[in-house]
Amino acid sequence: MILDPHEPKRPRRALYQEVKAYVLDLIKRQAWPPHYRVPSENTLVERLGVSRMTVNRALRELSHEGRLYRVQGVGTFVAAQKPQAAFLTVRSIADEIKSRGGIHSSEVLLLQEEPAPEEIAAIMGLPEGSPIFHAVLVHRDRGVPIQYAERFVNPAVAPEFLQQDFDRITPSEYLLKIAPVTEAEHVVEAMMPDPAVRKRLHMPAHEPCLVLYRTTWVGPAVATRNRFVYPATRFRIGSRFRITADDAHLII
Amino acid sequence: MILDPHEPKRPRRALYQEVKAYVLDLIKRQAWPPHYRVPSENTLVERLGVSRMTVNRALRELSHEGRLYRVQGVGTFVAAQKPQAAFLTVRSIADEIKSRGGIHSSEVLLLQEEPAPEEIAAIMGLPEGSPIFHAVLVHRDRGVPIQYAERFVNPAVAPEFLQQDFDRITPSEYLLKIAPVTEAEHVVEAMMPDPAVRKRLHMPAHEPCLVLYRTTWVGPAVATRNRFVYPATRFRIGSRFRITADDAHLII
DNA sequence: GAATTGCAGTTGTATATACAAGTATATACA
DNA sequence: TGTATATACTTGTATATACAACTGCAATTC
Repeated sequence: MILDPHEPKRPRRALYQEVKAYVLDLIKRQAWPPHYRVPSENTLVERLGVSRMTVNRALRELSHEGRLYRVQGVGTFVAAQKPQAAFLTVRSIADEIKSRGGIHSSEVLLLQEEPAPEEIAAIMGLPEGSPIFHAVLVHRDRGVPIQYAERFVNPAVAPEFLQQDFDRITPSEYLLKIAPVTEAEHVVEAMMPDPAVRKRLHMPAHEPCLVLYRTTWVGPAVATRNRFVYPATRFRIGSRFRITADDAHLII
Repeated sequence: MILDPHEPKRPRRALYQEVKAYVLDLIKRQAWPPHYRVPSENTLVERLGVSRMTVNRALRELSHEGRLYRVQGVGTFVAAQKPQAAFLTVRSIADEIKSRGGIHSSEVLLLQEEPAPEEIAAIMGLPEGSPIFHAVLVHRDRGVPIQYAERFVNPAVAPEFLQQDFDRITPSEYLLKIAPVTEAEHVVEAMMPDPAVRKRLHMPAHEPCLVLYRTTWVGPAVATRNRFVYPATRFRIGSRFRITADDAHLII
């Protein structure tokens, strides 16, 4: 049979998964475009050498997942392209700057392992003073400072954090890539910056800044605790998202 | 068998659907609380008089739907109550204040129909000067001003807006109730308040405030354009939400 | 006491078989 | 021509059977 006959008795991937992958691959490669009529279950049985129930399960699940639609008595068809990301989109500051037509650069002001300060340890549920990664960066657009980012990272989640080259990839981008964040909390406030930050952001006196606190979770564990400071006159924090019937929504 | 033996050959509801309903009912009635160990497939086979594959399909689908979780070799369990709204939750400022233990009151500073200012008309896609509802309120917690809210409402979406009693229900709550918002955009910035707002919010000089702009859509039409001003030292804007595999997410 | 093994019970997957039910087309018939 | 019927093919569901894989615990062994 086509789906590799020499697998162990319980294949690493179940047969119905193989069938799903087979179908998804053809969809992705556009060999089967939207509304294309997928071969019937019996055809796939012959072609792939598995039983009809296995094909049925694969197609049924793909139908539940919105990749196919099925009409009893007629056939199975490739579903139209599903809307891209349903809700908000993660954008790194670098992407954001680029999309606004800017030129992004960043400077690493600090990158080290250190004992967790009391507040951070409490948030992360770690013993006070246990090692934690601490990074501070300034992001610029054409050399003009746009964001001051201070970040504490739980080493359990990103053990190789310190070895990264943050001139090539921002910490946000790296963490997004390696850690499947499952939850996030944001708090925004306005304040007058402390002198150190004010200097880094090249801000005049008496001008307010925006502070965005972000905590992320990977499963039950707190992965990062961040503090982003923006000069108010140069940057706004925006988001736009769709609202569906089931999922309620938004902010204050 | 328990699931009604006298059905026609192809029951209106498939047998596996009946099994799903049977399980869901017990979960809903709390007879099977969260983490309760559901009877094994074989037990349900005896109890319900259907084949194991049918029970298996029912439990498998419920597991996909997040109502159960299954551990191979161990058993099937009732999933913990799923967090209420999957993403952000709409909270009116009133609810927010109450949930923080405060006492909410509000004062209507302005409530009238007026010609749309140029900026608002452009945003809403209306001719300049066409009639629009304009409301300004101050929300207080124990008499202390917390939010200054200025709101423009598209009359096509909420024609009876002016007739509402905004001492009983806030404009946000009213609009949430009558208009099925499908999309929302938020922009946050920090700024020094203008004198009129500063006075209303009882803010000292040289203290920054948070400004949240919110635009909502009902289908293709812009429903409202709002500007909320918060005294920075008294209020933070927060949100927390979950992130799933398919749906990408969030903010900057 | 510690480590290993075996076993019972559970879920996970795969197959063959059967029939029900929906749809489209061809055919027969008036 | 128009209508009814047959039919072939499709998906949908249900069952019995079999074995794989995982877990927890008891029994055994060292």
